[in-house]
Amino acid sequence: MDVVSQPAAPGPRKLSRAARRVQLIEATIEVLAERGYARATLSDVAKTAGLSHGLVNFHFQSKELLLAETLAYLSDEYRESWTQALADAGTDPARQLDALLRADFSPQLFTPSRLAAWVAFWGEAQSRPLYQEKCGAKDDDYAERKQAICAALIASGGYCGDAARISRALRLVTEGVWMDLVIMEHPYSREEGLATVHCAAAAFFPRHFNEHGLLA
Amino acid sequence: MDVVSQPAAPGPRKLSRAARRVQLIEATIEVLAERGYARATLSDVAKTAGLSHGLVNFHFQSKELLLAETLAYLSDEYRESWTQALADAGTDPARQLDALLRADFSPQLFTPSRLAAWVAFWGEAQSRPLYQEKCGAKDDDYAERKQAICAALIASGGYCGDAARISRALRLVTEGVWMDLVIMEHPYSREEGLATVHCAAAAFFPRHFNEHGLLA
Amino acid sequence: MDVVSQPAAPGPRKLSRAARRVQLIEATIEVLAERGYARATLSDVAKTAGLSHGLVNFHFQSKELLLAETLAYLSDEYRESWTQALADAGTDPARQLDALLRADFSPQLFTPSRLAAWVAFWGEAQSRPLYQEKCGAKDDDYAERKQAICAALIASGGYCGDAARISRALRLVTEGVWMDLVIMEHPYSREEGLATVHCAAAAFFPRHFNEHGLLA
Amino acid sequence: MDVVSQPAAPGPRKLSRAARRVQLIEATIEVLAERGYARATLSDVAKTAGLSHGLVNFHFQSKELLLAETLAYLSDEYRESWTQALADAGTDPARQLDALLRADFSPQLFTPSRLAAWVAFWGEAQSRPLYQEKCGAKDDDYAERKQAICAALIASGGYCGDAARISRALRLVTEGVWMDLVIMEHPYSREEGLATVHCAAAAFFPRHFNEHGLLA
DNA sequence: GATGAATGAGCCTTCATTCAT
DNA sequence: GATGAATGAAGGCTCATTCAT
Repeated sequence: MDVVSQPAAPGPRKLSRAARRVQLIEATIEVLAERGYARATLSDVAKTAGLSHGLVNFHFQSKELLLAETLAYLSDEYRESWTQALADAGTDPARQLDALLRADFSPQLFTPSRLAAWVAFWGEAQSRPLYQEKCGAKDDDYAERKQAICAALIASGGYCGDAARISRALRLVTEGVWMDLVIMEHPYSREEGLATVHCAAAAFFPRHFNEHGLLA
Repeated sequence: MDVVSQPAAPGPRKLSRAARRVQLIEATIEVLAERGYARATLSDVAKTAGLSHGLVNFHFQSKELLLAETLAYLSDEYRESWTQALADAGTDPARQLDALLRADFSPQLFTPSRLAAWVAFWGEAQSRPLYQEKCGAKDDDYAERKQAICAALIASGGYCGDAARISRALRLVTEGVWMDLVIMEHPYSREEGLATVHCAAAAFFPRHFNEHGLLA
Repeated sequence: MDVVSQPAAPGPRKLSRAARRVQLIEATIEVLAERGYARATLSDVAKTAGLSHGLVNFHFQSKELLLAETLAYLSDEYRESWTQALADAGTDPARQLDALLRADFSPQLFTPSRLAAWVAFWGEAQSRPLYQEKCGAKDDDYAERKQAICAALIASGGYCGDAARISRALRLVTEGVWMDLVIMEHPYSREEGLATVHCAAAAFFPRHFNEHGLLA
Repeated sequence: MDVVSQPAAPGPRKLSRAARRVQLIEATIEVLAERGYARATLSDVAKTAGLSHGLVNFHFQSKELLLAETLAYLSDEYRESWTQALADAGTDPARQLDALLRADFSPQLFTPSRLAAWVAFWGEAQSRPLYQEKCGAKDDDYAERKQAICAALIASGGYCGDAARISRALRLVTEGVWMDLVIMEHPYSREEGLATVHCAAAAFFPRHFNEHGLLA
């Protein structure tokens, strides 16, 4: 993907079908970030990808489809990220929660373009059922998993509180940080964003987190 | 305003300049909610308002301006809401914070159309400096005021923690609830949303809040 | 007419029908000069006249009619000018010709706005039969009269040449000067324009004209 | 160009960029002649060219630009015409002047559509600085060159008179003939127009011209 | 596969005209 | 008479989509 993420480079004359699609999707993410959803055009995408105008409709049947697959791409990427983070986190609920929280700020996902693209899709999702599936609370699996981890932490850690609400609140803080960083004129840093999330985690689970992260 | 907010009713043949503008702005909010930012057209607005589409450009100079003024209208309305809520809340920081949190769920603001319109603007704000002013963390005054209240509560309540981060986290939970309710296929209720916010407040300020709200 | 030619002054509450019409026509001339035919709007006319938008269609039934009457107004004014000049010129053909030539540069007609309005109508006349009558060689009477005077001068002055062509050439030089002064970025002066016309007259009738005008 | 100047013929499915532009410009000239500047629309141009109206904005970015390039096209064509005529005329000033005068009536330039298009632009030039450059006395080079030739003829031919004024008068007679033929209801012929110009030339330079043209 | 010219639907905008006050 | 809000037709422009090369 490193290769295809260099948008202006025309790339080899013939690229595999899959690689071309990724190249166009990455370009779409850039365009969504730069121009917003409403003003993104296929010409922009083609220009950003360094490809011809007609090629977009060749690989994707329509603009609608290109955007849907771009969202699916982001969604898959996101799922892979937290799935992998969980897999690496062992069985301790606190570690698992920390892994989830940190995954949302991992360098691969947490790029200006990707954040902006997510926010662009959120803005449109309300009136497009097709997007809601992928956007709505990002995805149900994630929400369920996060809630289960919170429930385990509550049970094992001697906390009280509603796991669903706590889990939701933590998710919303993270999503809100993403949006802040995209929308604000003078945004705070990624680190401050992560600290804000940990600050919330520390409030819910003070014996396991402080604002710097997981306690040893 | 109740009268003019009935979109389909053409109303009297001639209305005062201000009333027509409000009528058109309310129609714009409806359209943004129904169709999203990218697909909202002036014809939609005119049809929703029960007026001719030429009138939109008569009262506002362009679509761009209509949208900008719609956002300003929402922004003013929001500011008035929390300003008034604070004014009614007395001097106790906990009461003030509760007033702010509840104001975000007040019946006047917390309507499906308004929430959806806000989310639509958030999605576009990233690429439109004009919108950022009004959207970015909704407005700086609000953020500062909320932070000051949190700081006062921390100081007077014997809490420790970073007022800026706590204040921000509470704001993001509220904004996130708004977005959830707009985007989700099967959203939770307004009450559950408010409970989620109070749940977060209770985590930060357990001696003053529980998930049902302010402690007596 | 001095009064009504102050466009921005709203004027008395009620003006005679005729005076209002003249006021609007004068405003139309201004607008044609400033914006050109293609971009002249009734709003411009109303604003320039300091009157309300709807009044224009009250006094004239349509834009088309307003423009037609504006051209008629200019045309009548022009005819009056040369008719009067001829009446004052006596019976000598050379004096009569000089009077005609000078009439085209008389202060009342030769104003930037009027020249520009004429040129604007010329540009449109080709595709509007309605205008051709008034525009085409300004008017046939004039052309015939001028030609007759040239013929008389040729006969009495011992010249040879085709009176129709000479007369036409003199008319075209004058019209051309008008257009030059309207179109050129750095136009020459009215005096230079008149001298050019006299220069042409001197070429055709060297014993009666030089470039300063009629010889004593 | 002969092929593309048949407006109604769609021609080959794909044409070179330059050829399509010329085709559209030729169509624009037709439309200006038929409908006048104020009523010329892009749809008219597209229909006349037998192409879709979207194509106009594809090759030219806007109507404004299409018109500007049409004027530039006419202007270049005109310049080429007189430049070539001069190049073929040798070094004799009288021959050169005759070449210039005749070039304005050459079959390629002197078509009803082209004359009408020129007059349409003249009418609008006053309020459009962009057009003035190309329209104002058609172009400065031409005016200077014509004046120099007149000056040479005066000096070598034993005439007296102001070269600038004589040159200008000759130019204005020609331009005026063009306008007469466009505007008049019952216009005279091309030959009569040329004779009028020669009549003027004969008046200024009687030993070199008569109304039939250059003396042997 | 790839290109870019060509198409046409849809939208924003302007503006002449109407009409209630 | 006078005003200015309201209407709706018409035109310029954008852009997703198609298709010949």
